Parts: sequence; structure tokens; C-alpha cells
Amino acid sequence: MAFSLRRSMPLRAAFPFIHNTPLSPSTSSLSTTRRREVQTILLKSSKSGFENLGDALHLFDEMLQWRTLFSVVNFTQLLSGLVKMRHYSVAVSLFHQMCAWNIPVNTYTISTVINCYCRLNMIQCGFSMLGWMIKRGFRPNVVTYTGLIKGLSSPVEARGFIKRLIRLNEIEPDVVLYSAVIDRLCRKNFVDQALDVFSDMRQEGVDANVVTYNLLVQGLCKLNRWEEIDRLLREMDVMNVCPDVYTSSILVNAYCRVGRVEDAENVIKMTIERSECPNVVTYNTLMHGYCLRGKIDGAVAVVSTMKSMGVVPDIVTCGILLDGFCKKNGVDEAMSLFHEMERNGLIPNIYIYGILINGLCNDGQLSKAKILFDNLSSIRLEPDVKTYTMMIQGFCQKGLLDEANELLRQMEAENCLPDNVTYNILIRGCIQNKKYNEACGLMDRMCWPSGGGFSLDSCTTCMILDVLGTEKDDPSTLALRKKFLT
DNA sequence: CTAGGGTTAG
Repeated sequence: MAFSLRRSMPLRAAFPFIHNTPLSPSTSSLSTTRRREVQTILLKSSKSGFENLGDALHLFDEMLQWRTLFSVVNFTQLLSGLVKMRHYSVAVSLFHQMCAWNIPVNTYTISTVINCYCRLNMIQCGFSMLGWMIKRGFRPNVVTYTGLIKGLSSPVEARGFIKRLIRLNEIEPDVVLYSAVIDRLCRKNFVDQALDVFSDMRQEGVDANVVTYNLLVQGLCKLNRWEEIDRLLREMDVMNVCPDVYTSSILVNAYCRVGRVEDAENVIKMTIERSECPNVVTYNTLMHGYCLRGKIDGAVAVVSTMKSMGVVPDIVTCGILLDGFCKKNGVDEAMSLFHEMERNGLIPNIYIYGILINGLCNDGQLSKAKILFDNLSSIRLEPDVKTYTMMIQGFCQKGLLDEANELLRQMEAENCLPDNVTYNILIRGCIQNKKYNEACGLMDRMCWPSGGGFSLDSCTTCMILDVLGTEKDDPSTLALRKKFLT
């Protein structure tokens, strides 16, 4: 592991002895003013991130040049700023450069890096960092382990992991550690396990706070377990844990999902009565609720309400409205709304383009969709798995399987690996176009670990069984038949 | 002074 990291380091960082003194020969000192300035930037950025990535990298170079004048804390602040911007791999890379330059690090720095590795789904690297820090005499603490636990591929195992850590007297678990695990479990819809961890937490004498309750409420909402939601909300009251704006957004979302927009409106009313301010997320969620029911007028009214409450609509607001327009008023009206938004200063992201591309594909305007898609790189946007998948679906619907397969190749070339939705859509496209052998090939590929280890969803399975039932005598179904009926 | 948990759109 250490070797592979070393290999990926820039040459300059791998050979620190080339420059043992500050690099710039012309400037012989860093002014006190500049140093203070940098420290001010770092303090701010460690809390809310840098303006942009380039700023952070320039600052890092400058600090490297005058590295004896900056402390561990300063460098850690810089990494923290990168984490706030979700540039985890950059943070990891800078950390290794720091090590190569013999810049001191501490438990805070290392915990940050472990957290980054886990966010990048590189838990093995996280564990080897853990070993590395222990070898160098740093003691991991509850924060370090929280980062690691979030990276465990099986959140169910996390429960046992925590119990072991407690038994070994390695940590005193706290509310953040437990909440992190509860979050992982709820995201996988393992709400009962999350509730088990919740009770573990109480047995250890750790009090739940509003974040913990929000996570559980959210998990229960996804499964429509309303009685338990009610029970938890009452419990919060008894325990003197005040619901916050996250609680409101979660409940608004839950009601909207099942079509109860009026109840969602009531949640917002009650939030305001608690003299808590709904934020842009709360209002966006409510808007989405109206759009889901095809009530564009209601959604537009929410935009006015939020403005009057001093909440500024954001790019998500635009996205929800555009999608609502696509589905209710047609993609052409959505496109003109989009252009109007652009004139008003909207800088679209990949999500916005995804909405439009999807709208165009669903309307059969495939060539327009392809033009938007192909234009992405010129505006420095990278299509993600979903964008690719929508285009692939568009091609499949028109029977253009060669084009769909070409996109599959393209996404693999761009290291944007297909997920199970991509495969299922492509396989369904093959079946509908009677390319049964091709479908079998894709099925083989997707189920291997190298293909992602995916499986067919129920829709694809039904389609295949249907074909096997109705086209009994078609010899081209032989491979399919072998796969499914033997 | 620096590290860990939560809400919305395709």
C-alpha cells in the first residue's frame, strides 16, 4: 500500500531532499502581513471550504515553500477546507506530499485523511493509515474510529466493531460515533438494525441528540412506518430534544412522497410557529411535492412564498421546476424556462442537464438530447452514471443498440462505471430488439465482481420470462433458455 | 487555532 501511494506522488514530493530550503531564491522572507493573511484564509476555509480548488493548491505551494513558518494546525486547516469541498483525493494527495517534505502531522491530520479514504471507498487504505499512525506513536481516538466505521462496507458489522472497541477499552463511544453508524444502516434501509444500535447507545449511557433522532425518523419515513415515527417524535419531546429545520425537511419530504402535500404545508406552518425558519431545502422539498402531483402552480406559489420569507431559491429549486415542467408542460416549455433561467444567471450543473436530457429522451427528441450530451465537455461538465444511463435508455427505446453500446464503451473509457440500472436498461433494450445473445453476454458481465457484481431487477426478469413463454419455438432464444430454464 | 454524524432535484 505504502509503495503504491509513493508511486502516485509527484516527483518533486517524492524527492524532498532536492529542496531543503525555501524554494524562491529572489524573495528571502515571507512578510508577516502575508503570513497573517494566509492564516486568516485558512481559518475561514477550514470551516466553509475554499473559493475554488486552484486557490487551495496555490496556498499549499506557498505554505510548502515557507513550511517552517506554518504549523501543523495550519496545514490541517487546509486539508479540512478541502474536505469541506469534498475534494477528498486532493486532501489525501497533499497529505502524502506533506509527509514527503517531513512536515509534522498529528492525530487531527491523520484522522482527516482516514476520513477521506473512507469517503473514497478506500477503507483498506484507511486501515493501513490506522496501523501507520499507531506505529508512529499516535493514538487513534473516537474521531479516528468514526471515520473508519463510515467506510465499513457492511454497516451491520459496525455494531460488532464498536462493541469490540469498547471491550478493548480503545474508545469511549459518543453520540457522533453511534449516529454515524445509524446513518449508514438507515441508508441501506436496515432500520431495525439502526434501532438496535440506538438501544446499544442508550445502554452505554450515551444520550441521543436531534441528529440521531432525525436519522431514525428519516429511516422510518422511507419505509412508511408512521406509528414509529410518531412515537419517536413524542419521545424527542419527552427527552427535551427540540426538532430542528432538518426534522422539518425530513417530515415534509415524507408527507410529499405519499402525496400528502397539505400535511407537508402544516409541518412548515408548525416550524414557523416554533420560530424556526424553514430553509431552502425545506421549501424545495415542498415544491417537489407539488410537482410530483402535477401541480406546477402550487410549486410556483412555493417559490413566491420562499422569496417572501427571505429564502433565496437555488439551483435545486430550478432543477425541480424544470423537471416539473418536463413532465407536465412538455420538454419544449421546460427548455425555454431553462434558457430564461440561464439569462437570469443560472449556471447549470450536470444535474440540470440530466433533467433536460431525460426530458428530451422521454419525448423522443433523441438527437436534441445527444447534442446537449455531447456539448457537456465543452462547458466542463462530466456526465455521471445517471446521465449516461439516460442516453443509453434513449437509444434503446429507438432500437439504436449500436449507439447504446458505444456509450457503454465510452463510459468505461471515461472510468464512469455502469451500475445495475445501466445494465438492466441495456439488457431490456437487447431483449426488446430480439438481441438475445447480446443480452446474455451483458448478464454474464454484470454479475462478475469485475462488472460490479450486479443482478437483474424484477422488471428485466419478467421481460425475459415473458419472452421465453411466448417465443418457445424461436431458436434464437436458445442461450436465454439455457440460462433461465436449466 | 486543526479531525468525526443529519435534509432537497435527473
